[in-house]
Amino acid sequence: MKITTWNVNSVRLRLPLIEKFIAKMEPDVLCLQETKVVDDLFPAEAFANLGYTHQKFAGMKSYNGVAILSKLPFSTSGKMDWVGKEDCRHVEVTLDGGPEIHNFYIPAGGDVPDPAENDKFAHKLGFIDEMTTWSAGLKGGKKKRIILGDFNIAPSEADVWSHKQLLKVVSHTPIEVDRLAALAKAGDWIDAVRHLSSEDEKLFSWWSYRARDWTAADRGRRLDHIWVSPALKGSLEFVDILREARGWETPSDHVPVTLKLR
DNA sequence: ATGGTCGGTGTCCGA
Repeated sequence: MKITTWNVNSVRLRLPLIEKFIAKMEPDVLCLQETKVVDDLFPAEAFANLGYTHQKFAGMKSYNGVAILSKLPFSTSGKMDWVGKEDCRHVEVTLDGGPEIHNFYIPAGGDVPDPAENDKFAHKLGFIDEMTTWSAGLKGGKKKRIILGDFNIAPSEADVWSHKQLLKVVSHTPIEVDRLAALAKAGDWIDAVRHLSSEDEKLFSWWSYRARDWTAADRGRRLDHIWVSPALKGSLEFVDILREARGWETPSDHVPVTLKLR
């Protein structure tokens, strides 16, 4: 089974690129973030025509929005609100006879890495803390689970182009990195992408739009993640971060990250 | 140290 996470930054604008990606990678399950569309206007038919007939999405006007589009059937699905906000940052499905999949869009957190000064940063930390409590409640189970999405945090030095220059930049500050580590620990989550790569290999899934040439200095960060429960550790086969998608015409600033499981 | 660019149904805000 191949499962992909991709922050597409508008599902309607990006539809041709998503089709291009599907033709190339043929994922069984496609998890999108920042769809930026209400459910009534979600391009459900376009995905159904591509074979993704099993769908769960939750969107709002202008901001956020997540979707799970699957070729494999699921009979259980849902969505949860986090930190008391109905802002469409999570959907979940349980594939028939397969894993439970949770698709997250963690808040970006604004510019100032201080929760006392910046409500958006406080929201980000609160969101992760709530995920941590939730994960701790799942612990001990032998269930096959996947959590993935745009976590908006690049945890390790190998996940950023310059550890030193990003220490005070939201996405790589020690406070966020520590919270994310606490989340991983509470749920026994395994970072599948890092597990299948070497610890010090530079891996990026996002490059800012604010650069004349995103390839020039390769100033990327790994913000998009796929984590699995211990029950799936032995099933991890390979991972693909489709860097070339950042160079496609009218790209998202994120590229798709795909995991293959046996 | 600064400012740079996207997308939305927008004339700013969030990323």
